[in-house]
Amino acid sequence: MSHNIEREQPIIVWFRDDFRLQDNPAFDAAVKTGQLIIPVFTLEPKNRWSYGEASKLWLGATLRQLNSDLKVRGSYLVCLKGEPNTLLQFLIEKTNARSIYWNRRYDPSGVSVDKAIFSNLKSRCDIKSFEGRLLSEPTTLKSGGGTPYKVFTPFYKMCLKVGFDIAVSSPPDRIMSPSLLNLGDSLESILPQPQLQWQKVLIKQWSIGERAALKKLDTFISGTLQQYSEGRDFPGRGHISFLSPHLRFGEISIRRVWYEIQCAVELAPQLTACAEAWGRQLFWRDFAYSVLFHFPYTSEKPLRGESNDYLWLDDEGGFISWTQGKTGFPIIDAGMRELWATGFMHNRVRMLVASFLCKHLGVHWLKGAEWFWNTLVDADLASNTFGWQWSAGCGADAAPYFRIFNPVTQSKKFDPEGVYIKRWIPELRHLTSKTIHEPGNEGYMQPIVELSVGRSAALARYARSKC
DNA sequence: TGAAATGTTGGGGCG
DNA sequence: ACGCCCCAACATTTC
Repeated sequence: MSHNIEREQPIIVWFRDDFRLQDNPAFDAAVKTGQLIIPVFTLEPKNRWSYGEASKLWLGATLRQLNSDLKVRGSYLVCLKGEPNTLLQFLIEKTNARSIYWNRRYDPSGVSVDKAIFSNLKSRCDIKSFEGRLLSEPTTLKSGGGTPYKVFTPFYKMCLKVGFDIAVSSPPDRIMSPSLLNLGDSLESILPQPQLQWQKVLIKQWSIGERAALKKLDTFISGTLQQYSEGRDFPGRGHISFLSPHLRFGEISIRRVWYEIQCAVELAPQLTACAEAWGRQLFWRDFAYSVLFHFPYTSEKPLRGESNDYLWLDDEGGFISWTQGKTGFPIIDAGMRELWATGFMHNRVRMLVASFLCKHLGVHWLKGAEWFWNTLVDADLASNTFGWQWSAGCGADAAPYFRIFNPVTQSKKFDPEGVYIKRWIPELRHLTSKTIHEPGNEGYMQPIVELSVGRSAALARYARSKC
């Protein structure tokens, strides 16, 4: 029967940071054809921004979950290590596949790999790419002048004006795949289970995978969302979604997130303000992707070229203290310890520690970006690059002045009772909310820099770089 | 999605 | 009762 012959030409669905079976355009499209499906993951060779250490832990866990979600539906995940170009070619030959479906990616290395594969294999098979990662589409969205956006608000407004499809799909009960292929490597061999103590401690704090992500979204929207506008800037309160790692690995679709917000607001109009505030944050992620896609050099160099000659210091000792959460500034140290212990840091505190490293210590933003890259479970090249350049003052939507956060002032403002500080710095738990924000408390390490000295030195370097 | 300097105001202490 | 000073609490300006 011709039907069988068609089914013997399966579709490869290549999963790349979209590790979900629901609201996954490439996977949905493949299912819809009725053909056999070969779900594939490739661990690509190390490059400048391949998965960081903490991300790798999450990656292993989410792939195990995806594989088990596939297995209960009669399928399985083929895991391969190496050059995807070679691996996909090998798979095509072995399986007689005639199609490859994937969701687009937008980072410089991913884009160039995908381009090469497309031109290499397009004559031999049908390659289809889908939009599954963002709310907006960087390849088409341009400002009025036809140039990519560099300022958030007009970008945001245009996104809302253009709009986007919200297709909500649920995964099929059965996924038809070729009988077990015995191709590739075992997941355990390419991404082993956590061995080291810090890995175990870190990963134990998270529920990983698509089901956990959907549940977390539900819990947030039906509970914490109503406190978001008020509470989002207070790291001690936890009035945030904690969805970032799930979004980074595509365990949940951003469009599903958007859809659920709209539903919630329809049912409970009093949530409108909070929903808008949170939705706006989601578009910062889109904006970061747009900037990285249109200015791929920004993962290494400032978006704004005039900052190239800024004089960074080589304060290795200061950098080490910063990474260890031993700067002597409670709010900074609390943030860095949260990061080390959990692979996460509240966004307000990310801004503070980044400003402190780049401004008060004068350390290059790339050093900070690399540290975050290896320690954050939500490390995402677009957001990480964007955030660090924003903090360093050389990125998109930078302030018209040289912004230097005062860690003590900010601490008093956003952690008034010292709840966050006490959570991560047990040594300071006996202090009152009056004194806890200050450096130099008895029994705590001396500050590694005098704020006013670091500040004026940063301003002086800034002034010199401008003339 | 600042901070610090500067300006303004208003209440309380006090002669 | 009044003016004067001090200073905290805001508000505005500048970088």
